[in-house]
Amino acid sequence: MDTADRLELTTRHTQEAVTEDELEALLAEDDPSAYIGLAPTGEMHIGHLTTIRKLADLLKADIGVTVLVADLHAHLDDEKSPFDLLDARSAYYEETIRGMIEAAGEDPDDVSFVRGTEFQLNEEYTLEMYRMAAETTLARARRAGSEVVRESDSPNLGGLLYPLMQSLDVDALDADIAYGGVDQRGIYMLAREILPDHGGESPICLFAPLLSGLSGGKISASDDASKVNLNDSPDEVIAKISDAYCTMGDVEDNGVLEYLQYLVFPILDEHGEDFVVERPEEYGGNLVYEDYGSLEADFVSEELHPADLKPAVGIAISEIIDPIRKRLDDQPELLAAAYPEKYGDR
RNA sequence: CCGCCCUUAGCUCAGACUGGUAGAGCAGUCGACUGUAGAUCGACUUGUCCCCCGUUCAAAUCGGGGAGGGCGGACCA
Repeated sequence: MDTADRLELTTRHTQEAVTEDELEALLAEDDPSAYIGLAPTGEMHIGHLTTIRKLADLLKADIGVTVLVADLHAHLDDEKSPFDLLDARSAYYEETIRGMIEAAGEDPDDVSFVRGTEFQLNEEYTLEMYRMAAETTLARARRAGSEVVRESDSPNLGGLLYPLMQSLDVDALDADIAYGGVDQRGIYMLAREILPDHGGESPICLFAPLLSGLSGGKISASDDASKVNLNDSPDEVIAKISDAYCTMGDVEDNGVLEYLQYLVFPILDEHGEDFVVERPEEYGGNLVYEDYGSLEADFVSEELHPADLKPAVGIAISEIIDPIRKRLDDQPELLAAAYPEKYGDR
């Protein structure tokens, strides 16, 4: 595969590369590596799926992929995960991520999984973290993590250490590329800035877009209606899409369209299939789309009505999460252990 | 170690001084209107009032004790 093809595979469906020139230069070499870190906090949802599916592209582009299950980070960020649930949640995250990679057509065994506590406690790492703490202002650390770390009137120290550690992770895992959702941008820009002073190199950054929430704004971990969960039943998925904010002709904040753009069409494309919208004869009959662009054009021109679109998207999304849903349903002990207050004692 | 403040609906908080078993906004649910959702109207729902003990006919409210959270002071050989 030539560099141009690898670059295309690597950047398709992403929001930004910092910088694209650096990425292209990297891909001209052998054995580039990428990593993504996920803190095992709340349940994984469809937004994670768009981000993780990208890893399949990276593998196809011959990039080594490491997934960091950042257990310490999950606790450091305002104790989002209680300390004694870190193992259970890490296990759940890893298994779910494996399912996503497999569903994307790649072998999860080609990805190396690492947990934060495996290396973040060693002497070298810890010492460098202290040195960073000495050199970084409160304001800088807070700004770096502002999109990721929970906001509070009385913030904990952990949330400030968080971006420093994440910067060190890039170096500790020897990653050329730091990959994640664009919410991670602030942290990786800090990493690019300070890592060279701490024995590392500025990572190339690759950012996935974040899906809008189905209620209109951002996806909210605490608002179930704002997102499709990976273990939602087909009926629940269809109901959530049906209830989604989706203004006729308006692309802004439109989670339904984003699901199509970032999930449905990329997947149909791989299978060589079209997207069919069933529409009653009185409104003009069925519609068939080969690509997202033509669907969006029809939506913007109001030829395609949300009420016709939604059921088709609901079914498509339900099918997309089906393999992951099955995996979770087959291992109920994973969720029961990770979220005992919700799934325990079943 | 000392002092002060906070803890009431899913969330943010009012009510406490002047005891009579609770309210607002937001969220949520349901209708109306749209061929979806939203917006807008209309209706509705929601509570161990942090815990324990005491005073009282009666305690979210008063007294005592405790827990959790926040802020400040002091100590600084």
